[in-house]
Amino acid sequence: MKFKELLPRARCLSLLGISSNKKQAMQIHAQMITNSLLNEAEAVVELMENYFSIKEGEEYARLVFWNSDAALKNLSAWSALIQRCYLFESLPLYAQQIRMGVMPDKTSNICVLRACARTLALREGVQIHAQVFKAGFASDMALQTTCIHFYGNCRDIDSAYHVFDEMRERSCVTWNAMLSAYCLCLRAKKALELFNRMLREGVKPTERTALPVLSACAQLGELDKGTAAHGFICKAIVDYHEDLFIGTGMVDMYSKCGSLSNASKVFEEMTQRNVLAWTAMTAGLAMHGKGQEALRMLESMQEQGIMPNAVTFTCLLTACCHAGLVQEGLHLFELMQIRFGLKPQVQHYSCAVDLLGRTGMVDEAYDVIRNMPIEPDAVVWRTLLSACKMHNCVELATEAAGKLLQTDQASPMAIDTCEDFVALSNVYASAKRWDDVLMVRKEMKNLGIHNKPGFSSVNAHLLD
DNA sequence: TTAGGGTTAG
Repeated sequence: MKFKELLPRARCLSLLGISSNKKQAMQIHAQMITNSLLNEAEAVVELMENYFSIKEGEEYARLVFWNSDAALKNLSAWSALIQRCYLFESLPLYAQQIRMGVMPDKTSNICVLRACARTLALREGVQIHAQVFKAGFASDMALQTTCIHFYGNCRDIDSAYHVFDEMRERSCVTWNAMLSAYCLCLRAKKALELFNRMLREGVKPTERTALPVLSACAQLGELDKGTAAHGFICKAIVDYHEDLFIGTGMVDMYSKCGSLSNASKVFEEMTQRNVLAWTAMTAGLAMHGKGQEALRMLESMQEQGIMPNAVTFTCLLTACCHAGLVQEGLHLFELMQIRFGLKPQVQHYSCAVDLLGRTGMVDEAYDVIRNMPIEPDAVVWRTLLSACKMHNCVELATEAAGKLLQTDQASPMAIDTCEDFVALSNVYASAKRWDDVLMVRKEMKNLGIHNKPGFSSVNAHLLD
């Protein structure tokens, strides 16, 4: 008697649901092939889902999908694949699905939009948004919320708000996504206005509301707002001691609002701390010029078995820069590579250049740049330039400025080009090389770069 | 729970 007759299809499928290891799933897979059970779309999806749920079963899920007939690649099969695929895979798969005449469902649209958000693929995401309209999902709350998240992540705040504004109904998740979008786009005031509107409209904030609110206060640097947010979060949302995210956000907020003591207090009161919490506290110490204290954080982290990451070292190195701890900083630069196996990134090199440059070792700083295994960016050159200005090294300053302007021109997003020209002009002026000053100003004019007018945030504050 | 989260260099 055949296996198929012994074991009805339904029984076979339910068995699939319980196979929890790859070997078992493969045995059932083999039985399904030999007994022609994989000729139904439903079975294909079941088998795929099963493989996806097993450790290291992903590749088999893909094989099942790609080896099945076109007719069996139905909406659920595509959806299962797109939901579980790698980040950069989802967009090509989505396009292929459409080419094969299967319109993606809501979940697939959400997955692909989320992937566009994470990879900052604005152009592609806009096309997905259009597709969402075409497919009739335009007024779906979850999809619209994902659109807000996508536009916010891609820094297109106007489009994010447009989606938010058009929505007929919004959930708490929607409000949180819009708040986060404002924070990411550095619109802290707008974020707090929206938060107030959210409360006025009777929407109950959640743990996820707390983070963008704290982040907005941190951006504004206004301690009274931050303290009020702290009070509100404790009273109306959650006990932040238990929540790693909110605790970390609070440490960050207090540091940026100038209250290191409150930041430390929150940090001490947190019941659990991971590398991000430790790094936020280290960043706070660095910001306040507490170099030695920041270095002690590294010791404490090691005692607690917390592994510092690349960001932690950026903070530690910055702390050394701000506190003038040159030897300690250079030692850290070695330590991160030798003891912690971390490859220095461009921001670490920038710190190394700063450490050497500040003490007048500008040639050594230039050597660091020359020996970098990665391409120096504008910040690295700008750091060298400011060290040269500090120590009156006109020749090297000219060279650094030249490289800086090249880097600026190569980057379409360069927003500091005008300041960089002015910096070079100031170097020449301090050396009384007036011809060169004129040349720089002329070059600016030729390139159509205008000097940005000065802006005082103190005055701006008074105008509010 | 088919939507949303924290740390970073001048």
